[in-house]
Amino acid sequence: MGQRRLNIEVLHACKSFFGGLQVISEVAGQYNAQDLENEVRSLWERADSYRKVRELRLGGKKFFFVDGPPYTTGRIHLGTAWNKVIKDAVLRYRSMNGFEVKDRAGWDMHGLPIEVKVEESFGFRNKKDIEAYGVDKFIQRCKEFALRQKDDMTAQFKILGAWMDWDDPYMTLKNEYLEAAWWTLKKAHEHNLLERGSRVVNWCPRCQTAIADSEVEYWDETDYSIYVKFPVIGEENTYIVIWTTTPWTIPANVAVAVNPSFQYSRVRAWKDGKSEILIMASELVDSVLRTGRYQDYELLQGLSAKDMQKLKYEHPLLDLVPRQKEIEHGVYAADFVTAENTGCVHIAPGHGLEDYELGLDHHLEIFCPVGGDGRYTAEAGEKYLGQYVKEADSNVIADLEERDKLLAQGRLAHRYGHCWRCKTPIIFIATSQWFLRISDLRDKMLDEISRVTWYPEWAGSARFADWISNARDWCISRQRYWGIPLPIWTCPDCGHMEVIGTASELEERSGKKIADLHRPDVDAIVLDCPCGGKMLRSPDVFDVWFDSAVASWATLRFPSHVEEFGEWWPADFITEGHDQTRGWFYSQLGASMVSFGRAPYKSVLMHGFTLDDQGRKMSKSIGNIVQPEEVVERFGADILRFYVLGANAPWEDLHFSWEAVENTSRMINIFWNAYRFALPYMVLDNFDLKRADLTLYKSSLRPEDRWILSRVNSLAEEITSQMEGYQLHRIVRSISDFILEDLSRWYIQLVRPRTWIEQDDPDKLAAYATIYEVLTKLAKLMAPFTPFIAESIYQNLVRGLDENARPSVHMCDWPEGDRGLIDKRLEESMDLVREVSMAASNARQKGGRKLRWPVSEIVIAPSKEALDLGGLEYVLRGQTNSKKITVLSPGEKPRMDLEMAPVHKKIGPVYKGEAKLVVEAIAAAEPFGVKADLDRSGQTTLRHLGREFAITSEMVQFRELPPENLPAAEFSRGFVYVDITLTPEIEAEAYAREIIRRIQDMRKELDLRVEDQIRAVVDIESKPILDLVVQRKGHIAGEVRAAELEMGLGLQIRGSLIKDWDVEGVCMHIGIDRV
RNA sequence: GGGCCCGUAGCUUAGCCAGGUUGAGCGCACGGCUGAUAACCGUGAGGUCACGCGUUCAAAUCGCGUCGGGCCCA
Repeated sequence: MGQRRLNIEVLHACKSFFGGLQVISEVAGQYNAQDLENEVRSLWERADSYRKVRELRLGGKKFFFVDGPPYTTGRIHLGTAWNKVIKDAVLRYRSMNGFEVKDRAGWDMHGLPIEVKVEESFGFRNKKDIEAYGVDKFIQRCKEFALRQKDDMTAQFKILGAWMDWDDPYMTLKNEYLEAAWWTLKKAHEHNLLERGSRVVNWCPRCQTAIADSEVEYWDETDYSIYVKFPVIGEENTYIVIWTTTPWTIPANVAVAVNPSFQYSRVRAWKDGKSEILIMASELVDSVLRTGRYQDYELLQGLSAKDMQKLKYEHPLLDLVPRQKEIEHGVYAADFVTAENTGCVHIAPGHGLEDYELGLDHHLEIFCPVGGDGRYTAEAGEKYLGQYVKEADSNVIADLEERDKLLAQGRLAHRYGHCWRCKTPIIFIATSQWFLRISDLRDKMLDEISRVTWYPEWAGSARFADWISNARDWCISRQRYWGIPLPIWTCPDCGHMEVIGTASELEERSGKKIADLHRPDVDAIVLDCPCGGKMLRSPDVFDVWFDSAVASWATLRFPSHVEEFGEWWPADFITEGHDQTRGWFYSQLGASMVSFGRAPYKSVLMHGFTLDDQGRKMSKSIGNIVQPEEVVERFGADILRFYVLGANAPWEDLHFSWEAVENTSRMINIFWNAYRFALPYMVLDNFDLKRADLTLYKSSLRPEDRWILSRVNSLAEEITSQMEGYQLHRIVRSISDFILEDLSRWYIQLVRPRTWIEQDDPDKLAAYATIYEVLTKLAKLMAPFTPFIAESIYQNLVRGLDENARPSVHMCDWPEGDRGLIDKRLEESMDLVREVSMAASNARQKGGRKLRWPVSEIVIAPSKEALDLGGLEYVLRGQTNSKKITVLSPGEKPRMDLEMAPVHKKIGPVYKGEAKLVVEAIAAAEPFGVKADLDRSGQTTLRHLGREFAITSEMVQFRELPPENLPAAEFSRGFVYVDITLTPEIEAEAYAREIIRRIQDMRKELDLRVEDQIRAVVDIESKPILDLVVQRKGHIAGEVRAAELEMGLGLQIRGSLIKDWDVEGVCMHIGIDRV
């Protein structure tokens, strides 16, 4: 215990050495996050704290949290770190509030990203390579890859102190999880929401699969922009003009769309002496002809949209695409046609969403001469067969030009979609896919989300509602390998279809048992069809978004465990970033509506993105990525947590700033210093459990003790109510303010002298007990947010004294604010005292009197309301280092200096030649006396050089001035004046303090312990100062713990440390020695 | 083009839902403190609260519009 600087590890060892005696320990001088967090982590591991905390709350009210599963990329980033920190803070808080929390961590492990990674590792370029390698082996690689990544990421999350069930997470690749998806699809089928449909989908020609809208990434790309002439049948030299940016879709053109409300024109246009007749929207004629470099034109006829619809035209590449000869090409009305380009829209139902829908409406041929590899099929004709569509653009253009069907061509930058994974430009092609008919459920979904509590409110009512209003059917099939196989079996003979809901059902139905439900084993299973034929599995896998969509029941092991589902579902709380509006918030809702007809969550906190300090996305190409572990290494997990929680409101984007992290670190360091401040004294005084009992000191508590107790309980109330609305940033702010303002800058300053009292004074013990109570309560309040430092403090203060206390701070009950200890009036009074104190130090600065020098009086002059310091006057006296506090009545001012000036204009006429003397007399007179006389009788008599002069009120004018020795400063309720007049006593005290301060500094330099005694010699090179200070020799000796103290003039200085000091211009030589 | 969010000091931001003198931290300058001390405190300079119009006795805050940024969609 004698060691002053001990690291925590040693301290824990010390405790057992003391046997039954329970003591608290001093702690390391500097806050060292690395050591502290490592120590706490190993404590948690040794004691299996996480399990114990969860066990403690078994049987409590249930809190069902569902972890939005991060994709197993292998590395967490700042955003995922923030996400888990929010989750952890909420879970710890709920647990402390007595809830039994469900907290299975989750992992999203299927899908293209991993397939692509594995493909890359083998140098595969397409699906053929995978098939050649063997689907079973490929799946195995994907699985291993995902599991390895999961383990890496688990370790990274643990570093952050995120407490979830990491030992038993839900994994989308587990059979039990696959079953949850199967079961859900079966439900969809039962509810008639599953359908096989030919539809135009986003297609990645490299991955050769459909991809969801949410998997399409848009950015600007330069494409062709062409105007094409479609020859009108039965009219010589007449063309409908269309425009497109995808020339490769022209071979698939089957129609033209026009807007039913537009006017169209037939014009004769001239170029280079030749003319032709063109048809387009009237208001666009000028711009189209300009683009086509026509020299002149003549309007022949106006056409209504109705007229337009009577036109038939011939495909411009009729000779190249044989199928086109069989297709009739007409004009149709469509609202989506805008007044841009030509007002006539090229329709290829096989290559566009709107085109497709228009095609369905009018029973047009869904012509799609492009295969899954993005190359033209034989249907496109011999010339195009095998060409990759994006590369075919220029060929199509050349062919059009050759046939004189090209009106103009150019280039255009526009947003184009790309595969989110491999960045290949997507194409639209018509394929046969499986769909969930989500669009049927739109209204019900809107209804459901209005019942969900959203943080912030607009995340649901505005953002999510908007997304749902545009909900389209969900294409759930993918033509890939690493995913949940669709449990759909169909009979190629009769078309009979069955959806299998569980593994056992499949076993029953097929008589075969398979260990792993993934491809390719499941592909081999063939079912008997009632028609006598054989049913085959639809070879697709699920869209990976469907995996996580079923998380809320899969995490409860439903459908294999029905009971748990009944007890827990739906989720009480989920939280994810705002990108999940179209992602997990949505996919979960969709799947849940299909299965259960209701939302799978009761409340949702939508959080922001992590951007760099300029508000830009973190990306490899900009090089602005910040790794969470880098922050942890430099500052610690608690600092990272506190920073991300407090940087801004959770639902706003976080602009990461190292500087702000450093600030957070500084704040926590101050907290650490505040925590360790009293420990050495408490240790010296054998502070123990008995003495920690605050109720023993009721009568000894000072007002400032009651104040800080009130404050910490108010803080508890604040945090509790802020937590209700997940105002995490405000919680961090409240805690920081308490630590900095109330605890460090104020209470500890006030309490400091009491810790120096040597004997067992109740005043000191009350201070200890107060500090103890505040720190232990604060540790609990901070536990959800900074779990490591909270645990460390709890272990030392609480467990250090009482081995029967709960083993971890995280097992403690959440401290509600104790109303009985909250005294708002006292808090207000203290606010006032602090304000006055600050104003006083401001005034001191103006008057050039530093705090170490006492002042005789502080005068508070309130401007309006009377001030009541509420018994805290002595606090103010102490903090302002003043002898006396005077509070004036409202409006009253302290006695001002009075400046009296002669009014020459009035004196001259009366005294003529003697006026000069009168002016001198006035200058010499005492203004207060003169003013008193004049106020009383309107006149007075001044004596000067033996003469007497009668003075009237009008001969002088007065001006009030603040006296030089009374500098003032303003505060919210008036002015504060500080009387800095020096007296011998004040000077004596001031110099004594100067000397004490120097000797303390030297003690520090010698690294003496608090209780060490010294021998000191002080030589003062000024007799008057020496005389002043000598009277206070005993006081000085006591303050610096000097067994011997010599003070004098011309003394010989000795000691192990000797220093010369300049104290306010006086030279002092001081030597000290340890006794 | 549409939906949602954001724009406050050089930087990071609080305040906005519930209208009533814009508050902090960093940085800068000056001063102070000193057994929490490789810390800490005070003072000062620094704001058209993006811009415009409106509602109101009163707008950073509410409404409409414009500009800029983010997310999502078309």
